[in-house]
Amino acid sequence: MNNMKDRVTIYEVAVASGVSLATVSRVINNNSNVTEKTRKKVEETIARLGYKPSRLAQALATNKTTNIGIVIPSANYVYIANMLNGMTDEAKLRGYQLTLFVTNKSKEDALQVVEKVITSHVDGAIIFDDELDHEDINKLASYKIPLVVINNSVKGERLASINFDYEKKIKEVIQQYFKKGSKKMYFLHLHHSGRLLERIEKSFIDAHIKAGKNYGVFSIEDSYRQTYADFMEIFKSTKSGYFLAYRDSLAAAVINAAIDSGLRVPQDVEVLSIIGTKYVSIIRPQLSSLHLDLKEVGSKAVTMLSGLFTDEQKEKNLEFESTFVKRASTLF
Amino acid sequence: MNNMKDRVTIYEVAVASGVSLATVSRVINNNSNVTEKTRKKVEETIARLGYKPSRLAQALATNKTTNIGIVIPSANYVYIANMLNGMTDEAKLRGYQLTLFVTNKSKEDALQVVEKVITSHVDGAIIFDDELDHEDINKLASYKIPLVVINNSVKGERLASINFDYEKKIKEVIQQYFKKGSKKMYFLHLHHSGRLLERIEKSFIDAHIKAGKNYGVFSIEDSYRQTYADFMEIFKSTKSGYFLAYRDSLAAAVINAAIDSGLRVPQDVEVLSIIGTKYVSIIRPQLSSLHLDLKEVGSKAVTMLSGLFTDEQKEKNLEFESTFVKRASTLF
DNA sequence: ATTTATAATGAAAGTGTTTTCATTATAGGG
DNA sequence: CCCTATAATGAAAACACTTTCATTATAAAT
Repeated sequence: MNNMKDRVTIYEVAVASGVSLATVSRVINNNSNVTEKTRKKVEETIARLGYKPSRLAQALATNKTTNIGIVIPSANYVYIANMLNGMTDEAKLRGYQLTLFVTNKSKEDALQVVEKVITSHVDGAIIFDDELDHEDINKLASYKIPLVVINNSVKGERLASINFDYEKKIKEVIQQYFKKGSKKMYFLHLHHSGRLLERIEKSFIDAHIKAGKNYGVFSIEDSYRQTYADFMEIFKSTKSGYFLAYRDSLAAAVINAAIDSGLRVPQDVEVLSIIGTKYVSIIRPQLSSLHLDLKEVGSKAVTMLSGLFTDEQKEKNLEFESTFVKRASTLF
Repeated sequence: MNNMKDRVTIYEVAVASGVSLATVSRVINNNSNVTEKTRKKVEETIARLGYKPSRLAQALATNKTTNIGIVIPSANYVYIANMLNGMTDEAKLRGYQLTLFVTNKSKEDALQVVEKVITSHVDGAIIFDDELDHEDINKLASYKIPLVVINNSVKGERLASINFDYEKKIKEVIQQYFKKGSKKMYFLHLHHSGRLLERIEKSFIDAHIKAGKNYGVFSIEDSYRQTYADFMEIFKSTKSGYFLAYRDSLAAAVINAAIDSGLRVPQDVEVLSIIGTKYVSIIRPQLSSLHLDLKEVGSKAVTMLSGLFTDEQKEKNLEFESTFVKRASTLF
């Protein structure tokens, strides 16, 4: 490899085309105050030298990095991957780079992440992580970092929020079920549960209390394998029920355990997956779920953040509506 | 919100603690050439003022960003999410940030991505994307960007590679099958297929030719829904076969279509998923697959890249061995 | 106490841009 | 053809750090 290029700087371009740094900078940034003739000349030498402006230096000079931070618990959840997908698309469209900050569901890591987001000079951040509480978010906000916060009711300057209507929708689903169904409902509480799940659980319990109905809660681990094992036990005694699971994989664990225990789905055991991903229709019987277009959420989050940059953001708060999709894992 | 902080700079810290910029810089960077007394003093005012060094300015001055670029076709594939997971963990351990570059399986986007990686001043990049060809990778390399390239045989300075042994393993699986099984084998070729898949396909065909066996190839779209629909058609005439699918979701489409067509899995239809993710055991019957620890791949990729930074990288090339895991979707 | 070696500090240049402001060139109007 | 308004250009400061090199302070050795 002998064609190793040392990064060519704006200075070299200026010299090579016999103009000043300022002029080169102007043509890079499409500033109109430059003659067509010199523009051509400069552009030609830019092409010839293979000059590419350093985004680092630009960022330092303009205080804009075109980087946005994405704070998530992990890249490994399918529903988060869906969101990321929407984000990367929209970000590409708008010329932003995405840099990832994962908290690993640990409060300690979350604090580190807050520091890193601050020192990273991102232009803004999207936060979809229950590990960050109001204090953390306010800290970020106090550094004037525009924020889009998902499923966490924080308010403030240059801070937009997106919320899912799962709580409301779960209540509706339950109330509908009370009219037609008769099984006892169980909520699958995660050991390491987040605010959203807790709010959904509260909603679940409220609906039951209000209707004077009996309900159950199982506290499980966020793992298919463990949940499957747990339910193989549970189904030795419990022979029917309507189970609300947070994720596809957990719902699938219940379904598979039920079937492997000789129970019928949905006749004996009904299962609802709250956050449905594409696996709802791959798993058999197909999973009834609350459908929400996560990709759209991701893309919308980037759009809103972009709006915060320019202050042209009108809707500071967006609620995404989920729809109940009945498939084969529930009767109604 | 009245506690809006304007970013405090190293200069203010210097003035406030009565020392020079250089000294403050030294304490930030744990340079030993500073008295315990002044260090304490400076650290105290850093804490008091809430000073955080600007990574941007540091990057410009040191020519190190602590950012590494991740080039992938999309964040939305489960196996890529798995890898990302390993990368984020290892990156956090080593103090790197990950910035995402997605090509969306488009050559045009891939060219853009190459430009962006160059101008982004990442310290290095990990490339797991068939859209980038040798030329693209050499271009990146020519800008002296250390690279870890996954499943793409490129060689060069500061360029390490990771390869999966799928080709070899598929050949073995097929040869084993010839000994015991009797079904005709079909390869599921993706319309928009990448180099890795093509190499696997070649391996599949070679094994058949060598053994003088008959085989089939179906060209499908990379979509569960479409593949399911296609196979509902196919199974009207084809009543048995051994199908090799690239992903879980595609394999599941074949299985579900087979079952919905009244065929038995694995008695009539056998299915092997090449890139197995956690869904192999959720789908029923459970999918036989080639298992590879993608998370480990991700973490190893970061480790190797980090090694390239310091030249202490010995193994420039790493082959990951997959293991055939027989589950319920195949007979052997 | 004096010299010498060494450790701690500071001044200033360097990193690659943008941007303001002053200056020079150009075009239009008389 | 000259004057003026405006457009094009350049010089230099700013962005927030690191790092080299020179200088000063400190400790060890005599």
